Amino acid sequence: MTRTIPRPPASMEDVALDRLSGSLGFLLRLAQVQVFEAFFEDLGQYGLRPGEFSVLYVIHLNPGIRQGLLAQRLRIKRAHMTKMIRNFEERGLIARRTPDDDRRAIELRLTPEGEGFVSAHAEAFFSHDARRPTPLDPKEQAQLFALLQKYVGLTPETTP
Amino acid sequence: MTRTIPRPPASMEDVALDRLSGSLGFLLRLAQVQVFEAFFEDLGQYGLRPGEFSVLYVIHLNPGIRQGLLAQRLRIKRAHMTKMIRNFEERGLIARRTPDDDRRAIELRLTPEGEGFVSAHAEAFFSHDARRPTPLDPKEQAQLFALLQKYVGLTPETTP
DNA sequence: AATATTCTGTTTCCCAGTAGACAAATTTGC
DNA sequence: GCAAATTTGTCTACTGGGAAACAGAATATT
Repeated sequence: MTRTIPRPPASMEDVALDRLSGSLGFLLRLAQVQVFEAFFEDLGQYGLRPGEFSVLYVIHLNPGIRQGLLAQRLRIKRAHMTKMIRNFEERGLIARRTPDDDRRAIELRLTPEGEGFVSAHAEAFFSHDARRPTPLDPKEQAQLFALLQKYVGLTPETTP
Repeated sequence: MTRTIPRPPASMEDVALDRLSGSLGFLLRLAQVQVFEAFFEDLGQYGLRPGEFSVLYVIHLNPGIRQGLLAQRLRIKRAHMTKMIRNFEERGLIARRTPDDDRRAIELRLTPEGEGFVSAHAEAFFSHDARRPTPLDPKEQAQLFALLQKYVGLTPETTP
């Protein structure tokens, strides 16, 4: 034997990950960080945040949706949703209304300003992925989408 | 026309997402939350955290690795890594040492206790994915791994 | 009808993680 | 050899997000 003491890795490529690179959670985290960085590099200048836009967009699509249901669907905790919604309200982007038949609930709608925000940024937001060069070719990218959608239970409903 | 005012969605399945379900960032986030929850449901009882274990495991694989390189590889910010490392040190899991040839750097190694921690939890950690039933069949799961690895630039090196 | 249970959103308190400035050590350019 | 630029880790201050306890309203139980 020539050398029993391993030299510490000197560059990122030398760092051994072994079984970690087979951990789904680890891979998802790396991927998300990567996407996140690309997103800000591309759209951060407009003050656009992915979570923020998603919430407004879903309210746009589902006017009158209740806060809790929105949180459930986007997997945001209710406590956190309260803060986001308050912030949107302060910025004049959404309107809250308590329906008469259930005075616990709060129905959400976009104000005209909110609709303006969404329509102003929707195209940039949704075309971001496509604009971004990735190591995957189009076919692989489509596969990745399909697999993730299936994994999270969002397999697009065949219209009944 | 019968009704122009859409009824607000009443259950999660009714919530329209439209183009959002084609957003890579959104899908990755949903998937990560899902994996995270499954992980804690399964291993939270042992006080095991995914990020924490990953750091210790990579130090185990790369004894003497410097803090910054570790942060770079795991995409953790240096400032945050400082806190994690200090915490590990306080718990007696790692030892820090400044090499003579570069007195800025800090080399990290697991203590015997640290090695004990890693070997005690490695099997549970890495077999977690496999134990967990997912909506994907084994073939799809393998595809998902391969695509994610390629996406994040971790395509397993063919030994040269 | 009175009580208990559940549902909905909120509040308070906490922790993980980040940004940015910083000090010390090192490398580079002259 | 020395000043300037870069690297490495740390500090302070801040933000996003979560857990748990809470209050008011609705529903179930009796």
